[in-house]
Amino acid sequence: MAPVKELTVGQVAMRSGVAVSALHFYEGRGLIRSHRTAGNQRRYGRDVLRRVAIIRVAQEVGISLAEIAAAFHSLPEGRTPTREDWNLLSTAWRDGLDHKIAQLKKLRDGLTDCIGCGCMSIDKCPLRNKEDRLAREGTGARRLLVP
Amino acid sequence: MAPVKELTVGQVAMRSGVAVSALHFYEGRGLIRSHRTAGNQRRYGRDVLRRVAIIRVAQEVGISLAEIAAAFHSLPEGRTPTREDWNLLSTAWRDGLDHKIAQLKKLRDGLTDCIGCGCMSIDKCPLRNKEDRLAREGTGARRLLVP
DNA sequence: GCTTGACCTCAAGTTAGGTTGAGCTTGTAG
DNA sequence: CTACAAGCTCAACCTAACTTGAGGTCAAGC
Repeated sequence: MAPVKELTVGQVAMRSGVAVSALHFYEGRGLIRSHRTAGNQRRYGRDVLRRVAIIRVAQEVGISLAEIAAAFHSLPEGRTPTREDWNLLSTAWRDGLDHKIAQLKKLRDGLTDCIGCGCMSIDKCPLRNKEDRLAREGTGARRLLVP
Repeated sequence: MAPVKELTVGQVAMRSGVAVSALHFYEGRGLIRSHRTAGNQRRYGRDVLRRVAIIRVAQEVGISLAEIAAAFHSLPEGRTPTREDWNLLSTAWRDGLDHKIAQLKKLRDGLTDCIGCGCMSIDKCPLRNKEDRLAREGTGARRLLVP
């Protein structure tokens, strides 16, 4: 196989839609990796595009960089991730993602359901009850996904 | 009907599971409202519990306080929201929520799909392609929901 | 060989979303 | 009536996630 052409930071920025400074930042946080040319410039493998795409989509739905980094740690250090590698990450996230989806549906449908209770009978509201139950359990703020 | 009993800030904090300081903060941002007793203490109507519940669930899926506040602005100022009021908010959010759900599913299923491409044929990856298309359009960061 | 645009590092600034603490007031229970 | 938990305000601080700017290097075209 011909060696896959490497990308400069500017090319990655353009293709991924994130700023160069953000790519530097992600690298500092261990989310992406690069090696350097003789002249100390970053060069990226193609898999960085997938990583950045995942970072952006994940962030959009409220997953923190720390959580993304933790998930990415299941990926191999030295080589390009294989299907098994991504599969591991996928299953690691599956539950958390399903939970988020459920939350969104609850929000969407909860609002709809609230039309039925009209806030006159708030004790029946599924949203409120969920939170109130948490309160009774003495639970504070909660994070989704991996603890 | 008997007048619904009002809640102190501490009671709202306990029942909703958010800190008193956060409630003050939300009030400063116009997300919730209170009136004051003769002694300058906050008193909340019952609908504040629903608002806080919505705030928390919405935040968990990556919706900013500004966006929540914007949505809440469709709610009436002076009176307890009716079913029509919440309905308006619901329909205002519906598209954004559906989009978020789609994003999450794409992330979840995209990762699964990536098992098929194994990052060897990254040009076929639905995640990467989506971002790359954005890049070609010269698009920068994007926010969901109302602009 | 020099100019120009893309890179580099590192420090400081920014916005969101709160928390913490000081100093003072309220209200309820003994 | 007095103790003391709960409230109040306001300013300062905090983390996450970046951006901006200063000051200097690299490399491709003319």
